Amino acid sequence: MGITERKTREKQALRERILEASRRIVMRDGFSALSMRKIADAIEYSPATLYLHFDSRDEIARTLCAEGYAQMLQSVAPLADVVDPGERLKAIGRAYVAFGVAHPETYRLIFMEDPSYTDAAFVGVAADAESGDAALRLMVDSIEQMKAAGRLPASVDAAVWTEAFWATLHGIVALRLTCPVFPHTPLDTVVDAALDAWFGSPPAAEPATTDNTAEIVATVEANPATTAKTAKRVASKRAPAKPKTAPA
Amino acid sequence: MGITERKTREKQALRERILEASRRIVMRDGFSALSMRKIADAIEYSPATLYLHFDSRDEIARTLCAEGYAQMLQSVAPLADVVDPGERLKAIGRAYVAFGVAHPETYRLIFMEDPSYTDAAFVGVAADAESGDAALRLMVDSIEQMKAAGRLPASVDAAVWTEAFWATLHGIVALRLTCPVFPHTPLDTVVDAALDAWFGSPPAAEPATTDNTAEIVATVEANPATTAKTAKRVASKRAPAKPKTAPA
DNA sequence: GTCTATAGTCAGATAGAC
DNA sequence: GTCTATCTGACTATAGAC
Repeated sequence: MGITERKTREKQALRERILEASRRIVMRDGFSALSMRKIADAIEYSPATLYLHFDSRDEIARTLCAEGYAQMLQSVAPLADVVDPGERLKAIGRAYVAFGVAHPETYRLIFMEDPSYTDAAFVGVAADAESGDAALRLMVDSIEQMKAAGRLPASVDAAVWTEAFWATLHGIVALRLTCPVFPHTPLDTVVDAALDAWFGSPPAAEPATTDNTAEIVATVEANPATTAKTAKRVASKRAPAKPKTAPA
Repeated sequence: MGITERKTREKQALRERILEASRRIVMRDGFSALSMRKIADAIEYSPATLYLHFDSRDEIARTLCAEGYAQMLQSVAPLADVVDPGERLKAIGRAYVAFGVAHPETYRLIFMEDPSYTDAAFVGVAADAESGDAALRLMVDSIEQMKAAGRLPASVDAAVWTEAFWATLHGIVALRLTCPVFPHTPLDTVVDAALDAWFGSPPAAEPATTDNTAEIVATVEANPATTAKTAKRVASKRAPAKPKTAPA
């Protein structure tokens, strides 16, 4: 039945055009400006036609959420291949923040608008509630590995740390999107500061491929008062950000 | 002129009733549900009367922002008296989060709705731009003190850390308000995890005051596979951030 | 000062013609 | 399937009577 197939294909195509236009409107004018009328105008159809493809404006929004979240997972999932758990966590954090600022309105829609949209994003990405949390599980596992390697205190609860670390990433994105209080600190600088605070600088961050244990020991010994946790931070070789004047 | 005084007093009283009703509506139904009609209904006046006290709905919102922010500063300011800078930062963090979850809609209005409302909060609290950032300055100074005491690496940029730390607090509050993804981790537990990650555990919680250089060395040697090259290459897959501020 | 009445806009969603 | 036309209801803000 080639005719029905063509029909369904055409129907799918229009559905996609609706979503595409919606994405563009959300990106450009924000979610609150997403109206059925505007979408209809954009695709040059009447508003009534939209209701043949979506039950309501809300369903369109939920679809956008699911798509956006799936896209974010795609940028995070490959980072499971990063060998070092600390670097893996940092890579995830950077990818997460990068996605948020690259797709501000999508991010806002998923995580800052309404809890039901967050649910829609997770549900849309997978039928079972568990697999939607693949990114979470990856973070929990990475933190467990760091604990096992003695790079985090044994008292750390991986699930709790995951939540708190995610909150940090979310906060960085959210502040950028809605609250430009701080003057002009580059985003990467802030992200690096947070990542270092959470997981310390990697020992391997040295350009030298040789063993640099001696240098780390020397650094630690130069600060005998610091505890193990802070000592790891002292080992940071990250170029110190040029001190700026206090925020205005 | 007792008569004019009484008049202005009555005018002030009505103004306060308007704000009070607005606060209640924002708290109960959210900011988007704050309309001139609803406010008028709540105080049993006509909508037109509101315009004798406020130019617009937006001015009411901005006033709420300024009031809310001033209230938050009041709960943070006394913490300047905490002697230990680390404990001071933690106390500020706890107070900040506590305010956010105690006044969710106010918090949302100030920090999560629109940048102009954030500005209104800061401007409303003080005429000059500097003093509105008293809380920020307190945090910057505290971090500087920790650096001076050797409890944070000298490479730390206090302004950057303040921004990143604030982002963490903001993220914790924001996730609680709009994104109940994580099941049932108590708020305090998450906050404590974040505070510990940023500023270390208090001396009481870290019984081992002895030198633990050996442990760190062991950690480094336990991960010989993660050389600089591999770790950095894999980790640098992240997409470049394309910042785009959210439209008003 | 306060009101009624209303202008003017924008929504989401639907009925029924074609 | 798609349209036009319309319903219903929200909103901000104002004009003018009292």
